[in-house]
Amino acid sequence: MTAENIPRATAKRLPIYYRYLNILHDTGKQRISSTELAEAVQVDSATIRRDFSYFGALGKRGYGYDVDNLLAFFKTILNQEHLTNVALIGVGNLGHALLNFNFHKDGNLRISAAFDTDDKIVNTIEDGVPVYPIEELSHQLHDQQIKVIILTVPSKVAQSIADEAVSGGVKGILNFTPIRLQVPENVLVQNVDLTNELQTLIYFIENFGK
Amino acid sequence: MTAENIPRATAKRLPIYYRYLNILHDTGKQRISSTELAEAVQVDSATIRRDFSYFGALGKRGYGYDVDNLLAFFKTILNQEHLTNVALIGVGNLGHALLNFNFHKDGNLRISAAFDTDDKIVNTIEDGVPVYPIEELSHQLHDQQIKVIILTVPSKVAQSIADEAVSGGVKGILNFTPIRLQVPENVLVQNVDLTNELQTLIYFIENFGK
DNA sequence: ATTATTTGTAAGTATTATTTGAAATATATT
DNA sequence: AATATATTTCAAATAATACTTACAAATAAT
Repeated sequence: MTAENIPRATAKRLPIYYRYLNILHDTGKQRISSTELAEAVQVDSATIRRDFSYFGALGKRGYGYDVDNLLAFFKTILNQEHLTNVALIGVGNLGHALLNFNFHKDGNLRISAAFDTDDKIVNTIEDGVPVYPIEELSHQLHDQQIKVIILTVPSKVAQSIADEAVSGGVKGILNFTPIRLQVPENVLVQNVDLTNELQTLIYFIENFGK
Repeated sequence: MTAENIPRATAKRLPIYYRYLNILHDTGKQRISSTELAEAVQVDSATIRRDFSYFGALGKRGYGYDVDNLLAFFKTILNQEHLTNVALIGVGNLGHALLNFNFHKDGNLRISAAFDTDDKIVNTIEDGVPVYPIEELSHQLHDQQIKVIILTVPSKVAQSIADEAVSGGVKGILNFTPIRLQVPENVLVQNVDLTNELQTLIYFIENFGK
């Protein structure tokens, strides 16, 4: 059912919808129209209807969408009924910040293991997460069945650590390093390149701002 | 010259090219072909040539692109000859990590001011950056001519602080909160939504991974 | 002079977004 | 109750955007 053939662009919007539906649910709202939703999540209402309709007819004409129904549906689609464990590799400044980041709040995610080379933190608990020595990476990922990692290591070692993670069975990498990682084609990399984001922003402001 | 009509998708790739050109320059490489570049930045070589050609004929047939020429060109395009100051609002965990983040390394960017409500850090220097009380936000942004902010505040106050920043003359916001900010149409928001990225990654792994 | 390389761009394909209107439902009116 | 009007989804058609393929033209290397 969770179609193979929904557009990439749609898939990327699903978590946004999901989050806002949770908020609606919490405020006790029963129903929502695509127009209302559009304003909140800033996606055109027609795009929303198109997106939803890839999964069948979820709404009622003249009524809108039932919040709880929709929420339950997305919960399944986005695998939110069960907890997904991810690992964080590289407990530096950014790594620490992410350990504290409350992924669990509106996604059923949690960082269940961290890895680093620093003897001062290896084999301790940092922000509630056990830190393993990097040597155990591949082995631990395999044991703990972790399929997704957050990569916050120095650029120089990014590729070699990614390689090791992949050999440990990882299928997805949230990559905070500026390196464009080379991975097998069944592994997905999502780049979060902060310098890049800022430069793009500035470029658009300089060239398209009036 | 810096065309109005280049595709959005192209503009987003410019910083990626720029960064890699810097690396090439540092290693002393004189020339580069689109094919070689393609492998490094993981963008199809034809796409690269197409992207470059929006800015004129930057390469030489049978030769490739001169690294230094190209670098100088992109430096202008991306406004990297002069330093761009940005402000960071919300010096929590993530905020601190970003203050330490070396934007300056491969972008000519720096965080020159930070804002927070916490009396313990207000009017001190954190990680080399002065922290101002949030009350001075609009006024300081205006005085320091800061056009871009990084927003790392709690969700509840995100919109109101964004409003204030906009009234202080801000034109671009790198938004780390999950809130979809409402801003005037001449203001650009770039969302960095970490929960979102992770959920999307997991969605793709679950549904498209073999 | 010949061959190999490499750009630049046109044409074709694919993906994504927008517009439009019919069908279904809800709400208001008589 | 019955009818009319407004709302809203869903799907099809269209438009816009982005990517890929292919190759002629230019240059470099031999």
